[in-house]
Amino acid sequence: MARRSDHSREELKALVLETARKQIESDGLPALTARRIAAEIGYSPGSIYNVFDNLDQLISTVNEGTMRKLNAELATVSIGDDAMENARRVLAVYIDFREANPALWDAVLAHAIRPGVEQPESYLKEIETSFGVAARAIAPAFDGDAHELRLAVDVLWTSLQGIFSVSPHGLLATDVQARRREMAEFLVETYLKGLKA
Amino acid sequence: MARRSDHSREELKALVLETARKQIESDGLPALTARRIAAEIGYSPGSIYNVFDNLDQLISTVNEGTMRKLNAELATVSIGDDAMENARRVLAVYIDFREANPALWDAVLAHAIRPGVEQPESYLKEIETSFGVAARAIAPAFDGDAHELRLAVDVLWTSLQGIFSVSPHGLLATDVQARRREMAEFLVETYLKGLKA
DNA sequence: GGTAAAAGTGAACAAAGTTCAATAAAGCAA
DNA sequence: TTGCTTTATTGAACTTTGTTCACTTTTACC
Repeated sequence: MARRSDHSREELKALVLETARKQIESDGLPALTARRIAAEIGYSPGSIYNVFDNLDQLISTVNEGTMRKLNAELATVSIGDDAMENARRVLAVYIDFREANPALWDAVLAHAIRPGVEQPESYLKEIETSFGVAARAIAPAFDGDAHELRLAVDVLWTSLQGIFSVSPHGLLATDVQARRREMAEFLVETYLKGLKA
Repeated sequence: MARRSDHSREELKALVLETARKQIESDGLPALTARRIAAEIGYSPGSIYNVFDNLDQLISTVNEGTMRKLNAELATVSIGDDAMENARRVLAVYIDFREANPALWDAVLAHAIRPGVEQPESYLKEIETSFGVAARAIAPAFDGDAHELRLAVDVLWTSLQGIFSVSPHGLLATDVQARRREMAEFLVETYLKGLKA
C-alpha cells in the first residue's frame, strides 16, 4: 500500500513526535524504537524516516519541546536583587519540573552527554534561554563581569546535571529522589555562599 | 575445535580484560564489542561469555581497574589542615588523571549514570576509597558532622562528574578540555569558600 | 585405553537502526 | 473518463549488536 493521506506530512511529523514523547514518558528513552512508534500509529518503520532524518533527530526534537516547557515555567519566576533567593526559586522550579517529568528530563540529560553529536539550532536556543534565566538569577552576586557570570552559570548548570544524572549508590530507589533534592539544594546554598564570599 | 589450553581460565579473563581496556583507550567505549575483542585475541565470541557474565560486567571490571589506578594516585596526595588547599591538590590529581586517560574515564562516567544496573561489590569499594580521600580533604571545613560531610562529598563528586560529562556547546573540540578544567577549578574554589562561610 | 569433565566453538536468535526498490494512491491533463 | 506523472508509503532486506547453547574436541584421570 501507499499514499494514504490520512495525514499531511506536517500532521504525520507531529503524530510521530507526540507518540515518541508519550513512549518516553511511560517507558523511558531506551524503550523508544522506530518500530514501536510505527506500530503505535499504524504506519511502517520507513515512514518515520520520511519525516525525520534519524532517531537522534527525533529525540532532539522531543527534547526541544521539553526544554520549551521548562522555560515556560522558568519564565514565571520573579527575579529580584537577592541572588540566593533568586537561585532558590529557580531551583525549586527546576526540581519540580524534573519530578513531574522524570523520563523526559532524563532524555534531555542523556542527550546532553553525547559527545560530537551536534544539536539543532532551535534546540540550542532553548538551552540558552534557560541559561539566561539562571544568569539573571545569580547576576546580583557579580559586579558586571559577564565572562565570570557565564562561567558561574555553566558550572552551576552542569553540576546540577551531574547530581540528577548519577545514581547515588547504596540507596533504595524510593530514596533517590529525596537525596537528589537534598544534594541540589546543598549545592546551590553552598555555591551561592561561595560566590558572595 | 575446543579445549586449547593456550591460557588458563584466569589468564584468558585477564587477556580479555586487557584487550577491552586497550580498545576502549584507542576507540572509545561505543566501539567495544564482544566480536571485536574475540577477533583480537583469536578466540570466538562465545568464549568471552565463558569468563564474564556479559559485557556490562566486563566493562565494570575495566572501570574497577581504572578506579584503582586513580586511587593509587590519590593516595599520594598529602592532606593537611587547609581544606581549600587539600581540595586543590586532589582536584589537580583528578584532572591530570582524566586528561591522561580520557576514554577510560568516560567509560567510568558513562557507567555511573546507568540507572538500576547494580555494580559489583569490589567496584563500589574503589569508589568508596575515592570518596574517602575527598572526605578527608574537605573535613577541616566541618565540625565533625559526618552526615553533612558525606553530603558535601557526594555533591562535589557528582558535580564534577557533570562538568566532565556534559559537552559544553559552542566550543571547538580543542577548547573543551581547557574549559572543563576552568569550570572544575571554579567549582571547587567557590564551593569550598561556601563551605567555610 | 577408555571415560568423564571441561573448554571452546560457531551457528543461530532476537532486536536494533536504517535503506531503498517497488507499489499504490492521488493529482492532473486531455 | 482515461491515462500519465508524481509522491507517499511500504516492508523486506542489510548490517550489527548482545547473547545462548548444542555440539565438538581436548584434557585429565582411573
